[in-house]
Amino acid sequence: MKNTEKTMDKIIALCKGRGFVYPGSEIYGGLSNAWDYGPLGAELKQNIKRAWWRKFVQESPYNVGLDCAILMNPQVWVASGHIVNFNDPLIDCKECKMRHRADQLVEAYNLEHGIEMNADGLPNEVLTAYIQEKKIPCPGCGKSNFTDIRKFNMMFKTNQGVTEDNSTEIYLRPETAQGMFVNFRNVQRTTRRKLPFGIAQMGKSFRNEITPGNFIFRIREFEQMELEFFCKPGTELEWFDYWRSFCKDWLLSLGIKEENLRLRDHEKEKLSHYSNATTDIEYLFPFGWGELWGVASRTDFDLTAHQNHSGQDLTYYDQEANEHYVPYCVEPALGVDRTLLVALCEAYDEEVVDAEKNDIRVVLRLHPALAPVKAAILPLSKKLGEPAWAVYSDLIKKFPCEYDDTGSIGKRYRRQDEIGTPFCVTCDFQTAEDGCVTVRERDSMEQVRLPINELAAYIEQKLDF
RNA sequence: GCGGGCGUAGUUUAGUGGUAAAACAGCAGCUUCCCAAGCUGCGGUUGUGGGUUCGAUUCCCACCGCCCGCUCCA
Repeated sequence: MKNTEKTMDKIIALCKGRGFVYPGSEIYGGLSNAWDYGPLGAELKQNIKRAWWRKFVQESPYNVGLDCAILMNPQVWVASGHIVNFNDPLIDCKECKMRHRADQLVEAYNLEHGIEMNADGLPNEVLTAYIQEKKIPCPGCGKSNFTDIRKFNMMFKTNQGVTEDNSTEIYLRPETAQGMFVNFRNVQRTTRRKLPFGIAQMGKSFRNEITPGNFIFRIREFEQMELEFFCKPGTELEWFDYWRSFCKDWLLSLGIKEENLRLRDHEKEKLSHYSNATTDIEYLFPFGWGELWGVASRTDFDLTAHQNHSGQDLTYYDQEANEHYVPYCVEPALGVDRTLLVALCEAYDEEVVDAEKNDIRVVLRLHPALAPVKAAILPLSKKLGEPAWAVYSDLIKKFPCEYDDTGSIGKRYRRQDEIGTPFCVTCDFQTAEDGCVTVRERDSMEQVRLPINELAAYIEQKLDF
């Protein structure tokens, strides 16, 4: 009996084999951690983004959309703290090969020996000298024999300007959020929004992760769907709860099972410096629980930082209360690629058709709204090509369809099951006489006979959430 | 970046110091016609680049990539 367990290996194999995701730059031997979306993956990704945009922007009474440049004034990253905080001073133990953060080694040592000193942000030379002077031991092996400190800047750098001496070093954004903060005033003024309101954006971000991996779970070039929701100080925890459950409900509506989701609150002590509450919405991947959606209450940290650094007034004038204040912000940040991976992991299913013959049907039980192909048109015989092609030509104007007349009908059903097509439409020899086709539904395997002119509407009504 | 393992058709694997094989998938044709049919045919510069050798896919080196650990993760 074959193992029908859901594993990453199987999901990755399906992605490569059917054209959801390919290894990046494959003909040149690939590029570490780069993946390309194939024809089906591109559709799936667009469907996910469209669903999010509709739910969080177009249908939202609160939120508006934004689409910022990836390249921003470098001062943005100074103000946001990325230039400081994305530079981690890392050292390796030459004896046991463990890697540590130099500042954390020093802090741990000081704590243990009752020495008061702030190691945060110290220059590397000072840290190195201090570690050598105190012979601070490696937590792994107890010896004190480290490499020099190496800085790992998590931001991708590039240059703006064509000549070297004339060019400015700039960064690819490591998150989309800062675009919303620096445009806060523009958006508020032009949309005449009153608090509370949110600004949402999706787009690419880039982070030089030290340890990427798990297929498209952690990649260096990724796409985010972020919302910055601004509200009156003091109301932020209510809105934090509101958006947290709103986000979870959205995932459930995509067909993610409740038992595969959990909310993990960050402990008070471990919260980032800018946050007074953070919850990760985690998903149970085949490789274990992983963060999918970070929901953070960021206080007024970001707007205040930009206000201070730019010298521009980023307060909001509250007409009712007749006062100016910097709004508080709640940020639900979600990765598109991770959501796509969740959709695939959730949908992947192997159904035992005949245990004795070792016959297994692979089915991608994607929500019809997410499925890359909505319907496949399958003539029972190649002789039925003409009427079947007419049906296909009609449907393709409404939603993505495939036409397939290769191989047996059973084989064609299975091909569609594997890519998650919710409906298969067959034309048989009766079609010419009664103008009807048979629609087979992927999950229930039920068949309905329908007049051709009712077909599009029948399928379309099931493509929504 | 470190340690370990790996890299042969789209996939899973076989095999050999003398110029590669099977199954499945794919395509074309015949046949069948509602859930993996069958038959016939087609398709490969053994990850990349060097080295050793008369000759390497097989041995050696470097690089690239993948997997598993470790460090890190706004």
